Amino acid sequence: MLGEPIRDRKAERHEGTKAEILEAAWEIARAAGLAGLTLRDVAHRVGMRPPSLYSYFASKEAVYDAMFAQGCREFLKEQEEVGSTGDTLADLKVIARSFVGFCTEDPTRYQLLFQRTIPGFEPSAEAFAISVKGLEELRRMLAGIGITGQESLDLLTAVVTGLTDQQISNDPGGDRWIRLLDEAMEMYFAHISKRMKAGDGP
Amino acid sequence: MLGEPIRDRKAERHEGTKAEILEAAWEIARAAGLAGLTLRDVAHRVGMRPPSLYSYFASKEAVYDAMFAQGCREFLKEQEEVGSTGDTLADLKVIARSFVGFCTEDPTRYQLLFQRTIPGFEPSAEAFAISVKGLEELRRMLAGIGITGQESLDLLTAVVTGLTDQQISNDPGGDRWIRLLDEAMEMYFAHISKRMKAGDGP
DNA sequence: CGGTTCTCCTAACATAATTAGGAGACTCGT
DNA sequence: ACGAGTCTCCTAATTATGTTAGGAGAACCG
Repeated sequence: MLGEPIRDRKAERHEGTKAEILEAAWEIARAAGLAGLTLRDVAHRVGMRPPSLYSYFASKEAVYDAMFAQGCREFLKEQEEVGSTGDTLADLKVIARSFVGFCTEDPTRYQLLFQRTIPGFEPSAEAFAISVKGLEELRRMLAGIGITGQESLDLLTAVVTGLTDQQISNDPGGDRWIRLLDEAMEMYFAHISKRMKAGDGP
Repeated sequence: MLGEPIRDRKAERHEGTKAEILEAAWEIARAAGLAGLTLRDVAHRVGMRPPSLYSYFASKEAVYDAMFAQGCREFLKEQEEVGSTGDTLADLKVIARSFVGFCTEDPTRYQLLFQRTIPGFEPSAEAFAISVKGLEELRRMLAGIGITGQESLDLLTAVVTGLTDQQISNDPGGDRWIRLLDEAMEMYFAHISKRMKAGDGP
């Protein structure tokens, strides 16, 4: 007589516990390294025994996959918050700084999203789609400031991820490489400007 | 009455078996991924049971360490084979191409030497020393063609490893990024040339 | 030939992922 | 309030892997 319930309390609780497990997994991965994550530790942190986690995630890989998807969503959100001034070089610096900032603020997340180092982990099609969406947004933004063409984009990708990678690998928490970011963007901008001019020539 | 034997056949055989195990480990790592290496598989390939490997290596980490040291020696050798013409830009391209070639010809070795992705692996002091020697040689070569200064070297490192990383991660076996190497070196060279000129000014 | 060393083995243990199956708590319609 | 169904979490057991302990047999050496 009361009709359909508005909320599914059971499902809500289930999702809540899932989120709790995911958060615990992040904490442990940040402390023990992405590959050092164990279900035993995750279970202990949320007050369960390891097999109980299987009610929430089908496997350890599914936990990685959920972390991957969550990281991708955060990346997408970060991209959407970057504005644009119309000055190509200035915008380029802002975009690059946003990317590097996102990566260095959580190296574990960076490792999961952009380095493929977990033994057999391949993101599920669903999670991968979110990832592609984030990169597409980035590409769109760069196109918006005049940076198009596969080669130009590839070169930019290499420079920015190169700086990021060196920073995280060899000076975590420091700024030895990221302080070169503006300079690197000036170098890159000068280069593609020259190339576009040459392309316009006879 | 016969004096000291010239050769220690036992030690030679022991070293030979060690080398054989190491080679088997490389093959398995290349096929199953660096993290997918198991002593079980290594033992099986050399016709032993897993515990027998412990007569040759103290642990799985020791196997990784020996692989690391071997890779570093190969790197050092590669560095020593690079010549110099006196033309800074041309030499820069040769050095960079040599480095990227070394990395892409064996991505597993690259992962072990330049990306730190094995759970708890830290190279031993002895292996690390070989690694430092190789990087020192590289630095010396770059100094020889006029590239000095921490920031210039760091920027170059970022650009070259960035291209290498993208190549290996996103287009293994292809040339999507490494074909941009000469262009990237021109970009970098133009940049540091300009900077040095500016530094000379008022 | 006898003792030493070397090589490899089996047995056993710890940790970790995973599966099977069950006990108790919660939910919902009646 | 009660009973069926579901949900949550548990214990027990299996498998894979790294590792240690200890021993049997072959190789070597005087």
